[in-house]
Formats: sequence, structure tokens, C-alpha cells
Amino acid sequence: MPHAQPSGDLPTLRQVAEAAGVSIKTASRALNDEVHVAPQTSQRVKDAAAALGYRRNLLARDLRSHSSSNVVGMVIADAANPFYSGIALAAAKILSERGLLLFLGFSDEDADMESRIVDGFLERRVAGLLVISSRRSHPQLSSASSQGLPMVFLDRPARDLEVDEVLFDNIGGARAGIDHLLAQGHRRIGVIGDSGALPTHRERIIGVRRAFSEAHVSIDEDLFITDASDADGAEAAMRTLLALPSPPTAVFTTNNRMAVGALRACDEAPAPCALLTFDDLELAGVLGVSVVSNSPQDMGEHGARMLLERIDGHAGPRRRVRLRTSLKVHRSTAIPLHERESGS
Amino acid sequence: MPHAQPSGDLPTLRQVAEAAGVSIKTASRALNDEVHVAPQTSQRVKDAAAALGYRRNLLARDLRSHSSSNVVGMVIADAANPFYSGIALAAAKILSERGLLLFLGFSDEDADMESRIVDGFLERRVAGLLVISSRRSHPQLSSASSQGLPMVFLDRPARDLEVDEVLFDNIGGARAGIDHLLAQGHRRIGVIGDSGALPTHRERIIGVRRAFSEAHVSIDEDLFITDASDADGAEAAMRTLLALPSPPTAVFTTNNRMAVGALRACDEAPAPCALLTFDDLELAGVLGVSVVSNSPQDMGEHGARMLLERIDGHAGPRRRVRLRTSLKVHRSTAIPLHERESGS
DNA sequence: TAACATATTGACAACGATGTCGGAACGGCC
DNA sequence: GGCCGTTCCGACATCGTTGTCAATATGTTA
Repeated sequence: MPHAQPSGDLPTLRQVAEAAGVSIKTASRALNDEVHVAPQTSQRVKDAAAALGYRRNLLARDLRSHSSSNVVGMVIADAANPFYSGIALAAAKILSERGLLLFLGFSDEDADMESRIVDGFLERRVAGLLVISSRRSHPQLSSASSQGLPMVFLDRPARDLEVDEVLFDNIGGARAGIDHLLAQGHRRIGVIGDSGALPTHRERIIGVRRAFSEAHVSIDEDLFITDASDADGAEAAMRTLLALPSPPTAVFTTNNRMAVGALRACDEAPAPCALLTFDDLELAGVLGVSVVSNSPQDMGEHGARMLLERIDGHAGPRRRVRLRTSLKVHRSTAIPLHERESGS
Repeated sequence: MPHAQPSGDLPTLRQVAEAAGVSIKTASRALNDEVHVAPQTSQRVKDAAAALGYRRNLLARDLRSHSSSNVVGMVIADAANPFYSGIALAAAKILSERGLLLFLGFSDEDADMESRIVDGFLERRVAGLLVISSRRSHPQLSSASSQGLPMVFLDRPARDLEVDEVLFDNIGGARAGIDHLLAQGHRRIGVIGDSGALPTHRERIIGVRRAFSEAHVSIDEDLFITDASDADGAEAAMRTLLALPSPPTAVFTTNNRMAVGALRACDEAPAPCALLTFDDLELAGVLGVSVVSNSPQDMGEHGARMLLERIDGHAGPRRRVRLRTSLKVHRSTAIPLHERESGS
């Protein structure tokens, strides 16, 4: 029963070497399974290491071998949103297959916070970055990027950087959603959106407007509330829409947070709402909410793979991937407007 | 416009020092705002650093100053579950207030994976660990713990380690849930639970049985399905219960994944289900599901704070915190059984 | 037997930063 | 002028590991 000494510090390679009666270098070779180490020696070193509870110090190793540490830094906005945590999870899975660890930082949509997080990553010499940015410009990253640090932007474009991107087809997805509602006979369609600060939301609104205009349906701007900012805001927005003299017959929300808020408001409405949202909801079917479905898993995996290619030395020009969305129709918008009966 | 050289490597302190015409040590002093540096010198160094795009190398700094890196490692099972990601987010927020970064690893409930993740943390000399463990024993951690590495176990106990823990009152919460259902007049109560591998689930089942036994209500074991393992399994389990000749009048699920599955099955059931689950659901109100509400945020914050105290040198005996749960009644179990009308 | 290839090992420098210590310059004071 | 204290600065060792190179010992070939 090898009993580790309860002293405060972990044993070093030097101590292992002394215990095994060899030089530091030989101990290093043995523990790294390099060639040209006598089997007995190797075993003696490994036994000593096990007895002492030795763990190699990767900080020192990475410093010496100049290999950027096997760590990838990832910034996401909000872990409470399953959309972002889904991206992070999928990316982490791909990276862990290669033995890469993940630094995860939560920016909470705050530009300064994001900046501090990225600084921490850079100072720790991460091998690459996955960024869901809340910033419009990235001065820190521009020099890092030009110095060759691999990075991939997810969900939101990197306007001022020539780096790889994985985004969703926001315009096309939103357009397909509105097309569906129009095809079901809806003309008074409400729209609830996050604040326009996020490019994703701007693109989705563009898609919405394009759908209306190409269908030659005029837009009632009173039904557009695009500054809801969070679920509570969306709930209030939905109440406002429902309280209109002539409320919308269907409502489109630009992301899952907005949908959650809208659903809360609908819960107290006299009639069921026809609801369609960008982003998947886990219980969309049960809730009857139709969705413009996107796959955070795909985004995380794609991003992670592209980053791995860059880490492995791929040096081609920037790549911009747009992931497709798919429309999934559920109860609340499944029946054309003119076939719906009141009540029920 | 200082233009960083596009060469592959980041500048070192040596290069900054040369550019500023001072020694390495002086450059170090200037950049760390130490005393006894002439203002002009300091400025010259800082200008040079900015011009070169210098970033200090924390790997080297931490190696030298032997300060365990300002990084905390955290293992969680599954980021797709908002319960775990909620814990991680809350913990990260607390830690980031102290400038600590978070290594996040996803074990996917796999013991080997957890072990590899923890190894990576230890080899990178993290300052502390937050662990939601999928393991029954933790041989790696026992030596690390006795060597004084701060760690806090979350949600699941650390049987073989004398470390701090933050858990929920699983027995009491489950008991309160069943008490509520019994009080509403339910006698045939279905129970859908995860596989018994997790201590949380075992405790919850204990709470359930205790509630029955103290109310002197006999248990129909046919209504207990406690090996559902995931949402799909729970969906199948719910279908099984609903297909019984005499189906339960209410169903208790032991966590949010089980609830999701049960809800899917209920969606196709002829009559609405009376459902109560351990763990919060974001749309519990809309869905009408009553919940034994716990707060992953509280757990994350508590755990992070306790870890910080340990990192700061607190050396007291292990602490075991049990966080309370609270019952939130929603539509499906709000009306006593005998007052319910069929249909509606 | 000599020459040569190979296996095994260790001494030493190096990675990029900080801690220690001592030296130079400066001012104030007797 | 001599002494002291303070400020400012740099040479050097050091953290724990790996890369380079040279030194042995051993086996293999001409």
C-alpha cells in the first residue's frame, strides 16, 4: 500500500529519479515510454513514480517543449441557454477525442467580460479558441489571429477578423418560418425579437421581412416587437400583442428565450396561440410550438473539427460555413387558419 | 498604429526588454507595477510591450512562483441537462469574480472519462476541483486530497473522500412531493426513476417509499419503474403505466430527464396526466407539471464559495451542506383527485 | 582484432517568467 | 569628504520538464 506523503507539495520528477536511482532524464524517458530505456530501469522508475504519487507537471512540459498546451479556450454567452451549452458540449466531445481540454468562460453577453476571458486564454497559451462573441470588434484577437493562433467563431460572425466561422442560415430559416405561417393563411403575424444588438437576430428579422415582401403581404409594424431582450421581456411583449384590439393570429419569436416568454404569456390567454420560433425547444412537440430547428450539436462539432484542422496546421483561407435549418411543424401551426375552429 | 509582427510566435519578456533597452528583470518589474521602477522606464517598457503585442506567459509565471495556477477544474456529467449546466454557470460566475478560470470537462456519466478529465486537471496543477462525480470511488483524488488540493463534491456524495460536499435534500424533497400527491387524494401513484446507479436517485426513491410508509399507504410495485435511464426510457415507462388496466392517477419522476420523457408520453394520452417531478423545469407552469424545486444556481454558488475558502487556506474539517428543496404546485396536481372532473 | 553500429544513460542547457542579492547612483546629513 | 539610506537596475539562480549531445557499454561486421 503505497502511502503518499501528506506534505503540501506534489513530488517532482527529480524526486522520482532519486527514488529510482537514475538521472532525471532517464526518469523522464521511462515515464514517457521513449525508446532506449532498459525494461528493468523503466519499471523501477514507474514503480517509484506510483509509490510517490507522481504526476507530471504539464505546465513545465508545455513551457519547455513549446507545444502550445493541449487546451482550447471557449467563450460562450450564457450556459443557462441550452443552445449555447449544447454547442459547448458537442465541441468538448470532439476535442476530448483528441485529448484536448476545454477552458470554458461565460461572458454573459458582456463585452468587457469576454475580453477578460480571452485575455486569460491567451496568457495561458491555449492551442486554439472557439468564440461565440458578444463584441463587434476584437482588437486583442486580431494580433493573435495574425500571429497564427487558430480560432473559429461560432453562431456570430467575426466582422473584423479573417477567421473561420460557423453560422446558421438565419435569413433562410426565418424566411421559411414566415413562409409557412403565410401558407397556413396567417396574415397578421406577430414578431417578438431580442434586441438588435446581436447579428443573429438582425439576420432573422431580415429573413422575416423578406418573406413578407416576396409574398406581397404588407407588414403591420405594430405587431413587430424587436427589443424584448430576455424571456421576461418576451412575455410582456406577447401580452401586449394579445391585448391589441386585433391581435395577431400567429407569432414568430426569434430564439428560444423569446419563445419561453411568449409561452408563459400564452398560458393565460383565452385562446391557444399559434407559435413558431427559431431554435429548437426540447418539448416543442408537447407544447405544440413549431420550430425553425437548428442543431447546436452540429455547430459545436463543425467548429471543433475546423479548429482541430487549424491546430494541425491547415493554413488555407478563412472558411465560412452556414448550417441549414429545418422547419418542424407542430400542433399550434399545423392547421390552416381557415380550417381552425374556435375554442378547443 | 503598432503593427504586431506576423511571425508565428508571441513575443517574450526578453524581446520586450531588448526593445525597451532594459534588463529582463526591469521589464518584469515594470509590467507588474512593482515599486522602484523609474516612471520613464516603466512607460518605455509598457510602450514596447504594447508595440510588440506582448502577453505574459502564465505557464512560466505559475511554474516559477509555484502559485497553483488560477484555474479551477470542474467535472460535470452532461452539459445538455440544464441542471448541470446551471451549476457550472453559477460556479463560474463566483469564481470569475476572483479572476479564476474554469476548466470544464464533460464526463457523460462515464467513469473512465471522468478519470481522464481529472488526470488532466491534476497534471495542469489546478488550484481546486469541483466535481459532480459519476464514480463510486476516487483513488486518484484520495492522494490529491490528502496532499491538500482543495475540492468540493457537488450533487453526489464523495463516499471515500473526506472532502466538502453540497447536496440536495433528496429524501426530504421526494417525500414532500409524495406527501402532496397523497394529500390530493392520489393513492395509485406511479414512479419513474433513473437507473439506481446514481445516489441521488436512490435517495429520492427512499424518500418516496418513506412517504408511503408513514402515510400507511401500501405500494403497488407494478407502478414503480426505476430503471428508465434517460428521457426515451421514461417515455416508454410512462406508456407502460398508462397502458395498465388500472393506470396511476398521478406520476412522480425522479428528475428532469424523466419528466421530459413522461411528458412526451402524456402528450398522446387520452386524459391529462397529473405529473410531479424532482428538479425544476423551465416551463413547469405552462406544462402544468408540479415540481420539487431545487436550485442548481445555489448549488454552484455554494460549492464555488466553499472551494474559494479552501483555496484561501481554510483548513477545518469537511463540511456537508444539504440544500433544501421547495414544492411548487402547478395545474396538473393542483386540484384534489375527488374534485377533478373527467375531460376538460 | 579493429572498426563500427546500437543500446543505454547522464550532464547540461533551455523554455519564460520571478525571487534574491548585490551594485551603482543619488540625495541628505554630520 | 565620508557615511548612510533610498531608489533604481541587472546578473544569476530557479521552477519542473524536455532537447541536445556526449559518454559508456554492448553487440556486429569486416
